[in-house]
Amino acid sequence: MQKNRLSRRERERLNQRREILDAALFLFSKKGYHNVSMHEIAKKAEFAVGTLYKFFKNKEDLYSSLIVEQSDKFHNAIIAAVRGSENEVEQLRNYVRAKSMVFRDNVDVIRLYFTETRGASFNVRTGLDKSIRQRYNNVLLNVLAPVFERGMKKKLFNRIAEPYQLAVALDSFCNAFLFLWLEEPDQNPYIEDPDIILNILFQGLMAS
Amino acid sequence: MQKNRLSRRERERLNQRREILDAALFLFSKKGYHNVSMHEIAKKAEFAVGTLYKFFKNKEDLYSSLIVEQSDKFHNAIIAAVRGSENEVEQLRNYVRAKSMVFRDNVDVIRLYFTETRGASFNVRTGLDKSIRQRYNNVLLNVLAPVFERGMKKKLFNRIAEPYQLAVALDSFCNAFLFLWLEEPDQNPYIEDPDIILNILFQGLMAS
DNA sequence: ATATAATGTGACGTCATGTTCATTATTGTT
DNA sequence: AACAATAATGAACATGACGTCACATTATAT
Repeated sequence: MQKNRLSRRERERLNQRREILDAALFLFSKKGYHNVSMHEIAKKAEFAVGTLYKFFKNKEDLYSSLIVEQSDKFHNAIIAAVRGSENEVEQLRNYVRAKSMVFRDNVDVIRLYFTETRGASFNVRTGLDKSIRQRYNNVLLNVLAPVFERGMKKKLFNRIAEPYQLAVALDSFCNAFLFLWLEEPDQNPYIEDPDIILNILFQGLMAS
Repeated sequence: MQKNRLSRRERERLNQRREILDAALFLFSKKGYHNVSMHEIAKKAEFAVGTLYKFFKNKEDLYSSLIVEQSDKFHNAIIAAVRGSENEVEQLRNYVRAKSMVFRDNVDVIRLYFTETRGASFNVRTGLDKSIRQRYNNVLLNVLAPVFERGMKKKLFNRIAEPYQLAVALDSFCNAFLFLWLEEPDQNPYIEDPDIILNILFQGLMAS
């Protein structure tokens, strides 16, 4: 009886795949796609170049796999966090908290991730960026927007904009604040309390 | 008496420089830095490759010049718009309007611009991205934040967050909304009325 | 112990691209 | 018109990267 369905060999291969991806992630996030060669990745992962091609069709395939894998990890963490409460206000807090943690714990990857989702990256043709953006848009549309929607139905929230727009707005300035911290950690502290961000949404600016 | 201090020769050279940059902009914004060769730029600009090197030290210098020039153009347009009114609410509206127009009229460049300011671009070492981000941060810090500051002093605005934070917030969801339009123009209309964006800030979400 | 299959290796072919520089063309001056 | 100075040209070069494949090494089965 084995722990899972995979043979020892298969598990080993999976491990190797992981090690390659780890090495690639380290290098890509530090130097960017075009400034990292397959030889460099091979060396860092302690494999021969040829071996990489046993795992990935080519450089772009390796890169795509990396990005998609990491993105899914982030998205799932955020989705799980929101699901962790029944109360809409608390769900928003969980959202902000989860996002903050993802940023804090994956600084290097986050930089890489944003290269793909913001701005035309190197691979305009491949459509990788489109694909990732679409995946994330689903998170906003199917997870975050419904929170606003339900909150409005329950009369917890005012309908100051459409739920989807609010989802976009909240997400965007989460990113903005976290970016400040990411780029200048000394001047912009890591935000522990999600309400610091949420208050901008919760309280209106205008004096009545 | 000549129109300006420049000789005919100098003006011609400046024109040629512009034509090279225009060609480069067209290609870079469509295909990204690494997928455009100097030969390609030369051909599009109707010059020989060697000529490009009379104007720019190398490919990266050409690219930097392009980005810096365009960024300054955008920043100046936005600064001028804010200065166009005395009233703080109107200044915010002008800010949003100016930003929207910049996006609308420079779709291709904007994509390129965000590649540089968001995420680790190809040239992590060169510091171009840092430099541009810093320039823009100055706009937020010295132009937009003071609007919030003054509005608070005049009791027009509630102090729901620090002026700088509000500047970041407003800017980030301007970007977010404009990006929606930029990526999926059919599903997300171009926002003519700045208040659609500003209302999120002006009215609090929470039902009291 | 031997044979066979599976896996790993890295030198090398091929190709693309940034940059140079000897040559050619253009412009300005006497 | 002749000459000098300046500018433009593009073939050639140097570099470096991707991806292959014939061979070496390791694992498995008999």
